[in-house]
Amino acid sequence: MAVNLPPVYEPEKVEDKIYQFWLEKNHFKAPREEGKRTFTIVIPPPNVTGSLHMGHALDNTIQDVIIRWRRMQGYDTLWLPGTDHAGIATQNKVEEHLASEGFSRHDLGREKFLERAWKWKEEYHARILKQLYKLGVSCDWSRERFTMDEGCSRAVREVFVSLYEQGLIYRGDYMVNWCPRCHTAISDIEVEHEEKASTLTHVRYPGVGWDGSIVVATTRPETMLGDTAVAVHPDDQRYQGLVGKKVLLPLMNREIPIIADEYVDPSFGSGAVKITPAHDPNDFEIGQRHGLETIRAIGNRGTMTPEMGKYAGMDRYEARRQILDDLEKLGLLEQVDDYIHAVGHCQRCNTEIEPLVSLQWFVRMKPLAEPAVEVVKEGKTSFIPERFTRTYLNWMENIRDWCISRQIWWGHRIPAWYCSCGKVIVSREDPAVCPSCGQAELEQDPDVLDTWFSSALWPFSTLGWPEITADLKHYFPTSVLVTGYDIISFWVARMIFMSLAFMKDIPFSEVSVHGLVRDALGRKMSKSLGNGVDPLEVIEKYGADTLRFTLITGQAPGNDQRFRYENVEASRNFSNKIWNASRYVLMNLEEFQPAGLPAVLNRHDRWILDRFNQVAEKTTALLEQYELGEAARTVYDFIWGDFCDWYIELSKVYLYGKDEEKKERTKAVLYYVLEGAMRLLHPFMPFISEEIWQHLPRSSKKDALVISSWPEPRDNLEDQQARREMELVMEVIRAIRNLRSEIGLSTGQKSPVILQAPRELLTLLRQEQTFIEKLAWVEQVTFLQDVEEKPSQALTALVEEIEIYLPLEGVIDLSQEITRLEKEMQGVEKELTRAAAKSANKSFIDKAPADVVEKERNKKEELSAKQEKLLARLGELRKLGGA
RNA sequence: GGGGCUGUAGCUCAGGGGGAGAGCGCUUGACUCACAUUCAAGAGGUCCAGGGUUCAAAUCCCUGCAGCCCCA
Repeated sequence: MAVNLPPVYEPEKVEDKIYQFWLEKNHFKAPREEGKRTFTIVIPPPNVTGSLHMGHALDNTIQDVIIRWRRMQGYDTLWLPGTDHAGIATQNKVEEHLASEGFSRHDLGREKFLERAWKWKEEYHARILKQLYKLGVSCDWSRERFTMDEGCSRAVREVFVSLYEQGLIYRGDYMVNWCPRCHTAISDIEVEHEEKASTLTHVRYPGVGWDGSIVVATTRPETMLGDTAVAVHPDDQRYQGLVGKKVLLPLMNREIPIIADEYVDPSFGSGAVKITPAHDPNDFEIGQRHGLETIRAIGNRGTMTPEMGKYAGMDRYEARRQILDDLEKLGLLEQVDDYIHAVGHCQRCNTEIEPLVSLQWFVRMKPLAEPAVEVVKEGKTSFIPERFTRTYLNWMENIRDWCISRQIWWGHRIPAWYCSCGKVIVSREDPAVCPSCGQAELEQDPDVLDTWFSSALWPFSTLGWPEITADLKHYFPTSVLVTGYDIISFWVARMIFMSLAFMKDIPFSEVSVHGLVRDALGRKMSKSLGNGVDPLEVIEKYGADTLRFTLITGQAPGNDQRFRYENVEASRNFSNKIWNASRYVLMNLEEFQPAGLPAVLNRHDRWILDRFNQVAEKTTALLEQYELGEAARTVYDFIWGDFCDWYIELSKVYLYGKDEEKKERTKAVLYYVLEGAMRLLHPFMPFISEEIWQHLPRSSKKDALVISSWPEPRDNLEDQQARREMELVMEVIRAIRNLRSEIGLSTGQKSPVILQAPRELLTLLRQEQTFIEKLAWVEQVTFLQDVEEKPSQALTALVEEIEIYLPLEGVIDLSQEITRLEKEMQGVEKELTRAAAKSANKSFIDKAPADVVEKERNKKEELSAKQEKLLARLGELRKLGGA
């Protein structure tokens, strides 16, 4: 094979080509073979709002690593891709876009607006797909879905109607979180609470028909216009006689009752609170209990309602200022204190949300939540890391009804029709006439469903449900869901209860939870901060493999990570290292035909094969535990540390030598290990590994690495003796290098070395002599038996029972060498003291496991031998006239 | 108010009941025929503090301090 690879890896020349190759060969397509063990992942569908961010890159890389690994392991693997219509988010984007052209959605009308939204969807969907291709994800594109495609929409409709029929969906006037900017209700979890410096305003409400007044405290004085009561605690002595009496609501001059309710905290403020059922969730409940009137002071646009007299039409913040002003003038403003309280903000647009009462659709959660709690408690579905189980249960066990209607246009329209006769029709098919009065003029509910309603069905709607398709039967339940901890309650929880309700089964058996990708300073990446890093930019500059490897190694399960270019460069360097190691192997593999491993192998051959075997085993075990970062590091250490730094260097001795048989042997091992390493690397760095694999001589019938088999540990590769012996040889080499650098010898300056050791070890060292010479840059190796005379003018090092001397007549500074050895001696003595004390401790010997005790004894003996040798050496040097 | 996470080398972070790890940065030397996106050597840490469990704690438990997150 003619090898003409550039010395620097150029991912841009490789990645697109390889991806096209995989697509053309259909390697990502799930085969759906009956009887074969399956492994399924459904993608957390990215929003069609914009482009992918670093969090997507991480989430999809993790999934791809798992999927590629399982595919190689021989599972019937399906990774089902798709996108989410992202109701409010997308609608906002489209509206923004329209605004830039000077339109509002109302100018366009519903139908035209939806056309624009679909166009937007097409555009961004295409962009997202391109980005996913760039990342290298191995999804089965033939099964791609969209939350608003025909099938998913049918599933949504089926679920809505079915839940309605079971009485689990209802419509009612309830307190919702209203976003005055998005102009829609949003669910509780779409509200983000933020602590803000605010004020606590104390207002005096004069009594009616009794002397005196009551002071109430509020953080939102503007809502007082909608007050319909003042509440006190029933046991509060201060207000005993007042309950049942009335006060005059200032500014509105409305008489409102004083009521008693347990909810009131007597120690807060004056112990009396104003009750605004229309604008506070707690007040709403009190209002319900006491049959209070609900008066809306603030309307849907965040302005005061027409009924609010002089304040009508004012913005809520402006009204607040005006009201404070007016109260001041009336002398009813008691005091204003600084106060910090949590203010709800819209997750989508960060506008302060307005709690208000309106007519909405809800899902009754209690009956649905109970089985969803059970399956997790029973471990049928488990979270990794385990601690996220608590997050899930905490939410599920304290669940409130889910507000699912949204006052927007982009989404699944609620399948409810209203007839003028008062009949509400909820139906799987669009009704032609009212079943009650026969009238044909029916009005469909204008609202659409919460985006998460369709996402909740994702694991089964994408597989064909409500039809019982072959895919659904074969691939459901899915194996693992990979997602960030930030959407456990939004999404994971809802998929679980929906799946239990409609599939009578869990949607996935494991949830692998990852953290957020933050910026280099640890801040959340956000548009407003402008600190986001575009994954595509990184891919263009460094390649997808590099980005993937950076994200995977930077990740510990469930923990956040920081995105830093230093780490990107480290990964880039690694891919270059891989490239060059492969270049070296390929350059030496001309006319090589793989024919298995030779029967005769050298010690270092057996060592690297043993290492490879260990690494394959460890990597597999780590992947099984979803420890992807650790797994990637294991492969990294093997390729760079063992294969490149040691084996390749050792291989040069034979490869550049004359012995043809040894040459062939070395080639076979180089090939075996590199090919295997590419397989281990493939899930993490699919492009470079495939590219290299394609250059390698073929030893399997498979035409691509992506579908080749995962390395399984093999007993016949295990070789503990080679492991032990090579480690010793490597220690000796390191020790010699160390001594050489002590006196500033460069690698070009060869030096003689004297090795003294017991006979067996001497034999080992003799066998490895040429390798020691090459790797430690020495030229004359003298072997001495124990008894022979030691060199005087020399540096000394000890590796177990091996004494290493670097003879340097005249060069060596005796007193400096003595100081160095004394320092080493101190370290040895310190360790020895500890080891000796431990070995002598009776309770340690009695209670610690035998192998630990044994290990400790060996350590002690080794150290004490070392101490003896150092002592002897020091004695000699001192006698020679040192200090 | 409830729940959770984090605190390890100058920086970013792995690890985790029995001899402190990586990458980057730093110091020194080398363009050695795969690679200077490299190679070799080195310096650098009461593993936040205190208490408990244990033969043994950086690791498990409790308390505290500091920072962060989620929920109400």
